[in-house]
Amino acid sequence: METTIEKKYCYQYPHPAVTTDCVIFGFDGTRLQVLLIERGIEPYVGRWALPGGFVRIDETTDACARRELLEETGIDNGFMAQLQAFSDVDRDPRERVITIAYYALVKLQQVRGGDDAARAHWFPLDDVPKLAFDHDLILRVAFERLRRDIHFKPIGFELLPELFTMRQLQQLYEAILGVHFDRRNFHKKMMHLGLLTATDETIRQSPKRDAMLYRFNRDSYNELKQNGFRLEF
Amino acid sequence: METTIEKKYCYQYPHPAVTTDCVIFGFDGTRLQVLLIERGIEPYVGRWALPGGFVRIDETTDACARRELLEETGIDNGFMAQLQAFSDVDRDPRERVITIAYYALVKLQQVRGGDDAARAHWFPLDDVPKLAFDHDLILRVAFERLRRDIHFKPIGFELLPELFTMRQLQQLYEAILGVHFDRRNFHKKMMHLGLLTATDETIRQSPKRDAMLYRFNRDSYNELKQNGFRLEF
DNA sequence: TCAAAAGTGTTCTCCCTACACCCATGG
DNA sequence: CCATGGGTGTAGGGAGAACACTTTTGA
Repeated sequence: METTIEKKYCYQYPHPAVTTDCVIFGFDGTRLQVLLIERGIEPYVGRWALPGGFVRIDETTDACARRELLEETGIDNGFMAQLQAFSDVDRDPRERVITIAYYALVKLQQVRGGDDAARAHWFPLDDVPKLAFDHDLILRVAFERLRRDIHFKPIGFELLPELFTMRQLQQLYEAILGVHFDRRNFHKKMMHLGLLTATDETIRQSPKRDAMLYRFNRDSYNELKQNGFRLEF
Repeated sequence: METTIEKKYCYQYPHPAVTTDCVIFGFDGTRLQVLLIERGIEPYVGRWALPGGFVRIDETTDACARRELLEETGIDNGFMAQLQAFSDVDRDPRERVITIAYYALVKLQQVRGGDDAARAHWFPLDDVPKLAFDHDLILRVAFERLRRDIHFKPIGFELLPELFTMRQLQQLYEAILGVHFDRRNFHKKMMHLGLLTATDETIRQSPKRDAMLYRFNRDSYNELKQNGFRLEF
């Protein structure tokens, strides 16, 4: 039983295995974080890796990636987009495995521990250990993609709570783009886009003056999407 | 022999088949064109489809797509980029097939008839028949991707001959972006980027005045890539 | 009363846009 | 000599970047 594995799915030509791997980003208010899983089985046992798994024969890769996001974070309908396929012949020592990589953006406040929460851990993006397989490469591609996408879609809001301050938003953009903005110009530009609605609520982040709370306005976003807006930085 | 197909590649779990499909764009001076193949076998026999085929067990999807580009056009090292995976469960009636789609840009002058040139045909992008499988969707995604990429990379030059006129370049951009530019502003913007080198050669396109020929300057492109340039339109 | 965070306004510059003029050529 | 295509220059407007002042609050 242990040594004989039944191989009952047969094909005329060799077929690769197909997995999805998911780069899950969060934002703690200062730094971008990524969710990693400590591997419990060979290969790369004990090493950190992206959450992922084999695509079932009757599910799309999108569904597979969403299933993994749900398992690891308890989040059901968050932002998720396909990155690309990674297909190096030797990327998995067990057999030929092609992976379809995704990236997801989650609000850390909504995240609940998943099935194997003990093995899951958030790492700051600039302090990630060496990963299993080719997951270093996948993570790098995901981050570059996020940096590009943020110019076209207001996906930054997927990483913030419902209500947020202008400073939080700015720190998020600075963390993603790796630059520093003038506080006043950033405020002007954001408000000029018309994507934000100021609420009458405030919050005390520092022991100093209270900060206004803003809300993302999905309606005006849908308008903007028609015209195809671009965010210059 | 005919009815019994030997299925000798067996796995513990079901594996999908993996293919690549390639959207090959060309430019005839006026309109964008795409290369399609008339299918010779079921399913969708007689219908037009994107060039594509099964990924061999020992080649990457990139290599597979390049192999197909070479087979169909005789072009060895042209521009090619991965689009994304398409994985709908029923997208192929034979078995579960996941395809990794690519898009390529070729200079029509360099294209030679491929292995099955009789079945290959260039179609103007705005006059493409209904395609086999989900290839309509793949084609649409490829075109949207091309339209986006052209803002960041000077990939337009991959579609033009070595020497080209400013008018040709403008018509290419107009065809891709579906807009009209002012002739003089387009000229200024392009020259301002520093990507073009004016040669001392001219060409007579119309029976009127000769037009200067330009060349794409790869050196200054490499410089620009560092700073991350953006092409506004 | 002072330091630090937060809200808001002004100026300057550059780039994009709209538009006009001149040159060359063939019918 | 005129119609057409091609090369280049100029004025105006709008958006981003640089930058300063005021308000609030706790120590």
